[in-house]
Amino acid sequence: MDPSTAQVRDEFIQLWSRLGQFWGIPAGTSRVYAWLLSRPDGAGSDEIMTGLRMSRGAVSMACKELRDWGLVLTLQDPGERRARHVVETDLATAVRNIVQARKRREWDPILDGVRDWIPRLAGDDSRDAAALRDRLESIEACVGVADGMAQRFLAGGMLSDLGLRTLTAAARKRQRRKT
Amino acid sequence: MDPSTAQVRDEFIQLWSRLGQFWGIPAGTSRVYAWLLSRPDGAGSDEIMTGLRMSRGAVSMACKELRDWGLVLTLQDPGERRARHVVETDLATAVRNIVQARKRREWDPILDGVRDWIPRLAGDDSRDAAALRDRLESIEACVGVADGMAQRFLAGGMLSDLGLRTLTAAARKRQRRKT
DNA sequence: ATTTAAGTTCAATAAGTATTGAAATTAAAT
DNA sequence: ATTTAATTTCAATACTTATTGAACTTAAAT
Repeated sequence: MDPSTAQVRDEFIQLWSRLGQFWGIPAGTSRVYAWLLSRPDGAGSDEIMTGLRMSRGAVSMACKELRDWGLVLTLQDPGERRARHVVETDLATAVRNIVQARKRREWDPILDGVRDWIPRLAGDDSRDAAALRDRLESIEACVGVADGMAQRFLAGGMLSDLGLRTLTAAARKRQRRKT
Repeated sequence: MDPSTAQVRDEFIQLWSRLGQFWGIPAGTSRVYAWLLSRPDGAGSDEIMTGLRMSRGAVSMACKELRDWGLVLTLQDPGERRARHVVETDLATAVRNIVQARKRREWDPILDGVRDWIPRLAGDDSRDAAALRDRLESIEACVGVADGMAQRFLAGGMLSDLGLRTLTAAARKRQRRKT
């Protein structure tokens, strides 16, 4: 590989894993993802191991995590022993997967909790209870709006809604170039 | 405090700190934030210490972090020795602060990186370089759209744009009740 | 000016996570 | 059926990150 390309790839991997930590993503997982993004046709576990100098187990774990997020597909080519890990290249799908996973893990428990708690505060007319109730109501409203947006998005119509035409246009351009 | 209210508060604090971890927020910081949300007029450091059984240092750190996010204000009442930590109750402001902080920490470095890297790949016409370039371009488009949305939001007009009328209506309702 | 009551910082330590490496599992090839 | 190659799992370990507690700083009260 052209050394300057390799340099770009390395910087990209490093930034990507640093930013991943803000989202609670383990460094190794982000590194595998960034490294796979730099490969045209995905890679087998061994290549990832040597490419990133990680143990077999760590690679296996990272790929499992990425599969859970819907960002990587692990394909078994027929008549082929080793699996190929490839990134989900359709960006709209990748974003949808992330939104869906985060919604399930993060917002749904809040909404469930808040809707359970607010009625339980009804009997208490102290200032403390009133403050807590008010703020739980704010959270419910806020998360409820986010949830509605997420659901509309997941239902499929939102890319264009939000001016993501730019994005889909770029994807089409890329597609044309490929053919 | 009504024991059932205290129970709700404790469950809330626990869930909030668990979810905060998904966002890379230290458990102690989330706990302090949730606890402050349950207080009508904020609290001094000592109250937080005893309320959450944390050390003075940990409370100081957590409050500093929350200040950095713009979620808590630490007020010095005149002629008063101890500071009062109060939550930013205007939800629109709180959300704006979070968006702004995350944009600065997370998206801006990506955009900077990508815009630096893509030209540096121009000289290399290998398949690998092409794959990396394509995917960096996708990321640029995607983050660029998000960035545009964030900037519009920060400029102030977006609450209504996105159907957050629900939210602002709830805030107004709360405001009326208070007066 | 001194004392006292807070708040902040930071080195040491505790707690929590990720990574390793080896054992167990799965499945293709002979 | 046995061997071989690859993957997954998991207990032990390494590493990272948060918390503590004591020293330091700041500022109000006497």
